[in-house]
Amino acid sequence: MTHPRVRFAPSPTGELHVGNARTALFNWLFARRHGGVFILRIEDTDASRSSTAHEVRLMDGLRWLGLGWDEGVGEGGEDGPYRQSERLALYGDRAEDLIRRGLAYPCFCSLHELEEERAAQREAGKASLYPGRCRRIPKDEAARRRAVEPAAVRFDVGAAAAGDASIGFEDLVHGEVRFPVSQIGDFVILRRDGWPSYNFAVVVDDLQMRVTHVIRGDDHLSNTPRQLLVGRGLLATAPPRFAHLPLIAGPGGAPLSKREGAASLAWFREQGYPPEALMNYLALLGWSPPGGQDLLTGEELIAQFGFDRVSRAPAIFDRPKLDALAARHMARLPADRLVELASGQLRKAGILGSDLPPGAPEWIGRLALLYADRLPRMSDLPKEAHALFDFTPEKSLADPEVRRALDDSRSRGVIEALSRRLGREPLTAPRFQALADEVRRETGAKGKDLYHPIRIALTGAASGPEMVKMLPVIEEGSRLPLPRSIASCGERARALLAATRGSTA
RNA sequence: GGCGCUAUCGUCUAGGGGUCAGGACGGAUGGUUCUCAGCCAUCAGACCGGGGUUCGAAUCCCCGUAGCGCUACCA
Repeated sequence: MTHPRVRFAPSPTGELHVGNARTALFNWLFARRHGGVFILRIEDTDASRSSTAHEVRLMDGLRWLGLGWDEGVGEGGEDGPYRQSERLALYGDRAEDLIRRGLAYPCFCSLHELEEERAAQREAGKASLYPGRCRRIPKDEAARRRAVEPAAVRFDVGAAAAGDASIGFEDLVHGEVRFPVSQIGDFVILRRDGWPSYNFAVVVDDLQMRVTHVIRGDDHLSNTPRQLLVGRGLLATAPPRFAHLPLIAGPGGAPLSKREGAASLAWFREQGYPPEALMNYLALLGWSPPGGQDLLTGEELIAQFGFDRVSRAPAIFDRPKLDALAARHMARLPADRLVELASGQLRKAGILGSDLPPGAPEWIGRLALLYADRLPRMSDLPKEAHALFDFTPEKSLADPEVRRALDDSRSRGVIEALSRRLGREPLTAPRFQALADEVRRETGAKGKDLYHPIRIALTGAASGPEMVKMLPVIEEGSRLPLPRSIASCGERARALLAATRGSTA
């Protein structure tokens, strides 16, 4: 394949949806795989629903996912402008060409009239198609009327089909697909207000931008014959190849609703998911790698991507699977990325302020690393690491397991022995191991009997990361000037013992 | 209504005339580390229904059913 040109062409009418993101991803993968060009075009011909705010968010979302584009809005390129609202003159010119060549005609029918006809046809059990009334108006009369009457422009499907009974094409995913021409009515290419309709603008643009492969959702499969016909009318020498991707559905197979917050990419970003995890998971929705492994980096996806392994059946977006993948990505993230993700979420949780004290980034990195392998998203960090941030004797004592440990004389002995040894000196990993060893010799407790009381006393929880890793992080944190200070291990043990003194045997 | 696309474990999927129908997530069980997680091992779990073609169909064809899409002067 020599330098394919592909495009992602969203409408800026809402957040970047996971379905659209997946379409963008497949375009990007294909372009990168084959050394091609990835174009971003904005289809804002529905002026009432489009907004530049959405456009900006769309582009942010793509960049966050790691999908950079080579040409298009924000990047420029020789085939621009890349916003359809800035290309109106081009569509107008092309439409006039078609009228001149007898492949399109002005239509004066009222919307009301059309509506009624559609209803009647449907009632009669027929396909609802434009009956072609205005097609029969003589050209000169049509031109006269057009000067004084508002008119849309319709495409003359029959003229473009030139006798063909059906339009077929070889889809890269579906194989041969064929539609009867009789099912396609003359559709509007230029609306009354002069703006182009989707099925027209797409073809004009893809042609002018020299797009070689149209990669989009299955919802456009039925539009393809219309666009192929327009392409013929526009005298395109070779139509692009098409690849229609299976749609992404929500739970139960229903369309992924925009109302579900999780349907927008922005939500995953806010939740602190690593973008590489989203990219990985999205790629697996409708495609499978030849090797069968599912944890893949962007580079690996690029190297392995191809339409031969794209499925035709719709895929259901499954959060648990994404989360499993995300946790594995999280565990492999370089330290600086971990710090970046974690800082944002800790700030949101009020644990960090807007500027970090010296040494904090390193500390956050070590903290995040404690939990990275179990977290699909960093927004879970404050909750997961509550042992660090939320320690009070009262809270610990509210846990029956903590109570039990303190009521048990052996466990209490362990905690007291440790407490006596916890002084000013920073508790590093080797020092903790040495102390644990001393406590073991003094109390005779070992293994679970030794570590469990310590864990419970110092973290207030029955489970968590390995203590030899976690306790030094607690200690370091206790010396950092944070908005909510963290109690040191010594303070923890002493406070807990003090709170229960006298109440236990 | 018309036209089109699709149909393998709960989910993502591999396979595509003869396979013990494979893997991953999730579930269950056991092992391991102070705990959880993780890791390792084991187990349960699927070819939408009906016809046809064939020695043989999950695989090819037809019909049905279901889901989804298009059928807009939305994209």
